[in-house]
Amino acid sequence: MKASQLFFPTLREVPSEAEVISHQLLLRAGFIRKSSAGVYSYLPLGRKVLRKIETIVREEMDRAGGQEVLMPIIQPRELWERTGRWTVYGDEMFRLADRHDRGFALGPTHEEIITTLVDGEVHSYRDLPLLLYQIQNKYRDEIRPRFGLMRGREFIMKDLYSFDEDDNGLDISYRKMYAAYQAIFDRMALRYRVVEADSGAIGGNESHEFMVLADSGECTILYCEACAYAANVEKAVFMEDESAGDGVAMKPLEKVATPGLKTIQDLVRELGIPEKQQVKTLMYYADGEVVAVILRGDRDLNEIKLKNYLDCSQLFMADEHSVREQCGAGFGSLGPIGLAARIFVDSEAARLKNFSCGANQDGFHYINCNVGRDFAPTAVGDFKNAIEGDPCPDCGGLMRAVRGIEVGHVFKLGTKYSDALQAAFRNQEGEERPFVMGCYGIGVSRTMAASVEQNHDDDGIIWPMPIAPYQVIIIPVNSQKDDQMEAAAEIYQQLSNMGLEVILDDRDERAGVKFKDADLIGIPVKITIGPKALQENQVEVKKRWEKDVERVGITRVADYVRTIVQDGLAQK
RNA sequence: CGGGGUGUAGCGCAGCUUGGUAGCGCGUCUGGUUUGGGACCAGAAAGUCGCAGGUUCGAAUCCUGUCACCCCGACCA
Repeated sequence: MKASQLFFPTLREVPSEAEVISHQLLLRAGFIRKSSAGVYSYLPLGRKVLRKIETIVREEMDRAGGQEVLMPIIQPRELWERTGRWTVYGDEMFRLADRHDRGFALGPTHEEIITTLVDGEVHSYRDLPLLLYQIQNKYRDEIRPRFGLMRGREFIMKDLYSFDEDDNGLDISYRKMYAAYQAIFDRMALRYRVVEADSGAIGGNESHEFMVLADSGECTILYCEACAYAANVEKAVFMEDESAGDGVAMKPLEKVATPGLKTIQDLVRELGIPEKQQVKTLMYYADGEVVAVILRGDRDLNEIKLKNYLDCSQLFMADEHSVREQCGAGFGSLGPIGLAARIFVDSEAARLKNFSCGANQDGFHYINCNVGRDFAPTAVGDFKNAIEGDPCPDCGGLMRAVRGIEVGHVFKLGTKYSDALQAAFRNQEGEERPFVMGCYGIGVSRTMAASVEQNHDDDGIIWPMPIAPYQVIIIPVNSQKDDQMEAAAEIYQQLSNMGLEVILDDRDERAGVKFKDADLIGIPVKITIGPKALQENQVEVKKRWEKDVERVGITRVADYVRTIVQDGLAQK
């Protein structure tokens, strides 16, 4: 491709709307342009990268036994009502009506469609397992689209669905997909980590996320330094000290005046009570009911864990006004004693002896409070976030926290959708059984952004060879010198004949402009053709990820560059 | 949705407090000189100042409404 013909509008300055590096660079390098919030056009270079990612995904899905299909984006309301998700999915679903006022959704995911499709055509265990996938736009009306391609409202996703006879079959399909995902992200040279995950709105039990490690990631991951444990903070647990508080004598409950003291830190400072000897009381609305959650003073609530425990669909913090109505005191003076609401106590807080808490009266706290003696919890469970430094639940080793971008997610769905949609087959005994399903997603467009987050420097993007839009760029330093242009054209022809993807920067620009653009768009190998080296029948070869420039004889440069490209494609 | 912020030429911004002929840098176009890390000189084009009302002799500037976009929180590939 000649650069003079290639549509890649680069920007010298950073568009003010872009905050994270991948967004800035993809805009500046001319890979994407925004249409509206969270909705983008992909320009030629961006499209090429997407295709490369899609190709790797396809190859691995096919290798794992998947078959590609393409399902509708426009999906009928009726189907979503049968699984209850027309309401459950809420405002996040784009909805529309046709001229007859029939309801439709723009597909945010495809469980309903695929389950119905398979149910219609597959009736026997002999046809299982069946693994179907597609690569297609998904639509989610995110509350807040942000970070360019990282959280869009329209994005490209690969979604595969597995249909098996039983749990055993699902385990096999799940393991296949898990391995295929590792192969995919390995091939794209991403630094990632697989973590245990909460399954969220999609449903099901076992679930893992594939997290690309990057500071700009929206997820927090906890992993053990000593063993293989790693989990999304939403799901992460730690080894608690089961014997904490054992043998400590309970002291008499005492109410103390604490005028103006509202926070945990206030009590630490003014009364010298350590954080870990206090509890915090949080009031939440769970599907309309007010509930109280008790945590140790140094812990934060994990809303996902609470939501799962309560099995509710809506969970949000109560406002101060209704808290006051319920408890007789405002934030900062709440406590479990005398509360009418159901009280859920975190396991760690439940083991505390003689802790302090609010007295449900402004300006007063209790000290020497004890669970059981002073109030009866509705239930004790794990409702807290694990944090860096907590002991690993598997081995007790130290856990670390890092940020990650979720690029893949695998779920065991079980029979959630096949039950709801009555999708079933006949087993060997002639009995009707619901399909046992799994679903497996990869954010294709997000993966492109994640790769940039991990692979860039001050000058621009550094594409890994397997997903680079072009592998080589040839820069004649002076486009008006015939000898340079002829040498460039010759090398271009040789490399193209070898099947490499090459840009020839034939533009009548100064060398500096060409170098800057080449670095910005991140082409892995750069061949510079300048007067000095050319006199000695040499050209310069530079790898985007290295500092040094090599001189190579003009007759062997094509073979030399081919080796670099092949090495880049081969390495994991 | 709550909180914060921004809308002025393709991009980045100034002007707004204190109303009076719309500016700067980059980019674009023309001509010339240049040609190894975003060149120089000369000239040119390009903006209903997000939109709609209002106040005023006069509004980018003041007031009201509205839309869009960005950032921080709850969601997820």
